[in-house]
Amino acid sequence: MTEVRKPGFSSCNNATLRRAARSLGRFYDDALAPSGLKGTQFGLLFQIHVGSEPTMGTIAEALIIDLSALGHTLKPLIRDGYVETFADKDDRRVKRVRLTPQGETKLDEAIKLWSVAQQQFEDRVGAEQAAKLRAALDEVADLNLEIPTAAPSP
Amino acid sequence: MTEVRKPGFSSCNNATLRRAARSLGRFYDDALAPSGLKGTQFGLLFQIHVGSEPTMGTIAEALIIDLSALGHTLKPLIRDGYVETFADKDDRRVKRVRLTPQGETKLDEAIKLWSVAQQQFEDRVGAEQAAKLRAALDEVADLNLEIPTAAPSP
DNA sequence: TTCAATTAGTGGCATATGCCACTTTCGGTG
DNA sequence: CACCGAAAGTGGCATATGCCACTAATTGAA
Repeated sequence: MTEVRKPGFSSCNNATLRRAARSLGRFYDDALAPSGLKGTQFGLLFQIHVGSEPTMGTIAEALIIDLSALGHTLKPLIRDGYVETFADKDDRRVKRVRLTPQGETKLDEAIKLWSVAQQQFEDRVGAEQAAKLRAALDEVADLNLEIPTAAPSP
Repeated sequence: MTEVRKPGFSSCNNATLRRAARSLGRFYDDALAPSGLKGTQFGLLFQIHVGSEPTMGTIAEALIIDLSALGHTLKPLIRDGYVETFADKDDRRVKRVRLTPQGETKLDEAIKLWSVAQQQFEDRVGAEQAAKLRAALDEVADLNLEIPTAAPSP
């Protein structure tokens, strides 16, 4: 049979996901542009905002982002005065994070801009559909997939 | 009801998408690690492979990636000898891309690794479900959303 | 043919993410 | 209490992406 040998690139779940992320990312970034924040920064500020002075580790786990990557991403936000960190009272290894007053203000400003993009997206795909997509994505994100280690009998 | 009130950060389509992308990205990256390629590079090599000596612009459009970003991403692949570029015969502004023999070899090697991850993913979520998710993501990616320009009546 | 407008890429700069090696703290043990 | 191994971050290095300004090559008038 003259079957297609190459497994259609578009069949790669990872590539498809990244492609969509780039596309949607630019849309949200454009919407947030007036605030000077990127979509990622907005999401991070929000996460910090809803948390109770969360620790780096807590945030990293919630967003499924590498701890060191979180540290890097946090830097510009600290530099711009939106976020501040402080050592945990009981465990000095732990660093807690919180928004500064300016951070809260900036977040409020950004939420207004975000809403426009969010609304427009939902208008296009339907709130119902959007919710389903998010649920599916959360499910994927929480699959906790792992490549079987080649190492067998130690 | 003591329901969680948070306007759920998780309601942000963009944040949810990125989170899933980070999660799945690491999985595929781990699978491809033995080849020395990242998921993104694999996808790019594949895209070049299936194209007919595509131009930078063509690839960028297909993957919905910024043209300059594509150029940056291509550099390590060129440096490592997997990809080469050459000027188009009819339009010297256009640069075409193709895999080198080593590139083809590396791609074949990577496809084997990729298959393991891909298969495992589909086993977990179901091939049917995975296909639906990809379709939904492609739909989102191709929405061509735009933030209404503030500029009104010129 | 000559020149303005358009098209395709490049290079610089900045953020986004990851992995790895290393440092500082803790917690548990002998 | 001294010591070892785990836990939480940090810094360095590399790739992933974007935007903007700028260059080179084309195209479409005038």
